[in-house]
Amino acid sequence: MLSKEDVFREYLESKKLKFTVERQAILDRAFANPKHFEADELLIDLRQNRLKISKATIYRTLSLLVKSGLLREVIFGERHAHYEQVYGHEHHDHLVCNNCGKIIEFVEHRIERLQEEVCKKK
Amino acid sequence: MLSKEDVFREYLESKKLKFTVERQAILDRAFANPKHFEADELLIDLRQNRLKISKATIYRTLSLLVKSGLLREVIFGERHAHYEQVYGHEHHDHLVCNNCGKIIEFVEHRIERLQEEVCKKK
DNA sequence: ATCGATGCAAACTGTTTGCAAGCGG
DNA sequence: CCGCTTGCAAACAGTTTGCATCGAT
Repeated sequence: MLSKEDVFREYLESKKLKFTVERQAILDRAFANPKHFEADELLIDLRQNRLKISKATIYRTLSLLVKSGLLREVIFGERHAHYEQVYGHEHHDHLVCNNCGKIIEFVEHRIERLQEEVCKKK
Repeated sequence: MLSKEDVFREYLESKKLKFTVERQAILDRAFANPKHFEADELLIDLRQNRLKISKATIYRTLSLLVKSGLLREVIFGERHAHYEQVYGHEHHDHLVCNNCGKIIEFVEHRIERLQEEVCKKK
């Protein structure tokens, strides 16, 4: 199976884009922690690892990671984006607490099956 | 059964707020069209009906309508809010086309049941 | 050497807020 | 009349973009 790096490299190559140290660092940190994250949190995480990458580059790279299929953008009733890993993770749903905003992930195969069914029908 | 106006009036009264002509107009137009809408679309709709209400008032009133339970805020992978009517509408899910962004609403009772089940369990 | 990539700051979009003036109960 | 409400413009947050410079192949 292809590693995350391989997938990203292939995507970049197919678009004639470059695999830079900044892109590598962002890929690494985006997958270093299993939960959801926002662009700002990733920036802080990078700083804590002594990597100074500008916000603009983070946004540009996250967008590439989404296009390559490695990350997904999810929005939880807030106005800014959260990202979550696709690579190595099953499709799932989220439960968002109306009081504290806490997010619980769950996989319910019966719901998955019905979702597929509705999608096909429409 | 209480009308939308009654529900809104009661909510406002309970919070010692006033039922102004602006709030009435926004309530009317928010329910004049059955599909989802954004704040800007509502502004245009109001202008077309010769009602000049500022954006600030629209946002402030939409927030009250959500708190009163008449509208729900939904976000479809975009960074800005869409609103949909709760009053007189069953709980449902949305299918968003990845290509054109078109939104299809559907009610699937088996999914509703499983959603309830998961919510209780967590 | 050529193009794409980066950092910076400015631009942008949707939304919120402070304030002075207006109006509903 | 008192206090909530309004409109305006400025403030905000998250994100995007233009541009000069840098760097990978």
